[in-house]
Amino acid sequence: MKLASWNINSIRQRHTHVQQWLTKEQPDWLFLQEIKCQNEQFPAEIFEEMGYQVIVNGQKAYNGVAILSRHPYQLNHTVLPDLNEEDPQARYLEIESQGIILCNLYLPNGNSGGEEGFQRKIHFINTLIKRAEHLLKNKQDCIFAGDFNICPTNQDYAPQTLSSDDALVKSESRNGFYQLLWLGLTDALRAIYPTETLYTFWDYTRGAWQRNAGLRIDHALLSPKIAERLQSFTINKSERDKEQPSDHVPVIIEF
DNA sequence: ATGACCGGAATCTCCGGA
Repeated sequence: MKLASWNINSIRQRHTHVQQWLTKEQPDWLFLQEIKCQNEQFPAEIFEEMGYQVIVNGQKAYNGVAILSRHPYQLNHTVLPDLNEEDPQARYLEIESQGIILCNLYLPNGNSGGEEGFQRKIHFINTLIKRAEHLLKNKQDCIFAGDFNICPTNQDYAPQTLSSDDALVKSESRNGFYQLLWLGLTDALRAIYPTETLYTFWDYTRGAWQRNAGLRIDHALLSPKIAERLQSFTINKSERDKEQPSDHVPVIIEF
């Protein structure tokens, strides 16, 4: 099986990139984040014509997640269960397909909105930990993948790209990521590449791509049985070199 | 010391992104 995740930074700007990439890679599932449109604005037809079912959880202007699936599925959640927010943003999409619970994530960045904005990120992570705990307790095969907006260690961001109090590297954010690992989930990239410096995002500004001033913030966390079956982790860096790219590139796991 | 580069929405400039 092949599962990919890609923060696309507007599906309307980059549906052709996705179409061409799908033709080449043919994943079983593609998780998209930051689609930046409402459900009815998502160009579903072009992907349906390619044999994908399209599940969209969008909102106006910002955020928004979607899953493209080659297989039948059951929709589980469009809001992270127990996330007690009055007006939850479109940052979560959970389905079951081929016997696996597939959770597509777009965590809050946490740098805007002051302390309140940061606490919303921490609340999201804590609620995610509870969801993972629940699924693992029930012995469910599951995958949590997407844009976590967390650099787990200092190796996961290029020197001088972020300050030590940035929400992507703050210990509260990282501790949440570590707690997911301590529950028994496997960081798929580190299972394959324990020590290499690898990034999945390069800022549009400051020549970040040319200087390789990147971040590793797009992750895939696997439940134990899936982790045992893990065969590869691929970062499609070449997408960052294309015309009008997203600032994130696709990441792919095979198992 | 500061801005840079994007997309979206609502204007003739802003906010969020990471």
